[in-house]
Amino acid sequence: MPRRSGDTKSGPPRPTESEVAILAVLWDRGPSTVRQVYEIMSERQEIGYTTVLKFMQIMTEKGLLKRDTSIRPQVFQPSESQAKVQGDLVGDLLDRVFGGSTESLVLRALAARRSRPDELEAIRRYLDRVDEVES
Amino acid sequence: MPRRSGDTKSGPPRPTESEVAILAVLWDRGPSTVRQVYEIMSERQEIGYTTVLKFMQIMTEKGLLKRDTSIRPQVFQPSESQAKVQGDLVGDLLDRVFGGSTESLVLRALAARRSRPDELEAIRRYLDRVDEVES
DNA sequence: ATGGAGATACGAAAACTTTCGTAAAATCCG
DNA sequence: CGGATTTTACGAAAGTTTTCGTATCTCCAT
Repeated sequence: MPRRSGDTKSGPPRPTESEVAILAVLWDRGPSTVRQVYEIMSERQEIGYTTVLKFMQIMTEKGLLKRDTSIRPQVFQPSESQAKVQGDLVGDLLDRVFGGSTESLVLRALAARRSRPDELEAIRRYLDRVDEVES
Repeated sequence: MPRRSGDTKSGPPRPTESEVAILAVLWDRGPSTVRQVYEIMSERQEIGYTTVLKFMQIMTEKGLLKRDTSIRPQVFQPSESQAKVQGDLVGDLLDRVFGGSTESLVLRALAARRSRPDELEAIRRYLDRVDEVES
């Protein structure tokens, strides 16, 4: 029985690394054709058009993307929200790499890059909101 | 040209998912023999002893682990610190999934799991320290 | 209508990861 | 010592992901 690690819950499977790269483009651009995704991706990495196409076809089969086949170059879009996918992936990292400790993950993230003061401020405000809700 | 994604900088490559699982055991237990790692891992998942052994051999080749061959069951340990590996992995996720925005990663992480008040407090204190350093 | 350009489907090779069987080497113990 | 047990090395199969060639289909410009 083949089994992925984060594969208990229902819904589409966790996207692979390449699949995430495609989702990132769609999150950025909104619904797009294969060619549009290809144009963006080929700026950053050498990749063939049919490779991108194949990925998007596989992702559609897996339920990661939806497509509108009624129009001519077909238009693809993510079937789950960016927030959902980001949450799944960060939750996965949390469990596998940080032993479930949100604190250590957040501290590492803050240490990994220098954040702007306004970002830090936004995080503070979020912490305050969490406190209110929990109290 | 075969190429991993996070493969610009030097040092050992980014560990695969199974390799991370082994690192997690070593982080938890400290330097260990194959059998010790196997005992822990087989509690959580069905896996063969030689499978664990093979992983640890591959990881040693890749530079992810060091081993002491002078003693009899050989003892393995991570060659890089937990903090380093965690930082690399969270930085990788940050770039690939959050467009480099630490803020959105942190907010998603906080939303993904309910944290205890003392964890939130620790994060606040960290934010304060960052502010001091930057001012 | 038709020929060519772009779009789509399909299959399979290549690359990478995971798994373990088998056998050789080392160690232990009676 | 000598057999049993554990450890280590090795190779390869199985599973998964990535890559692209080739063939077919669709559309539109002439």
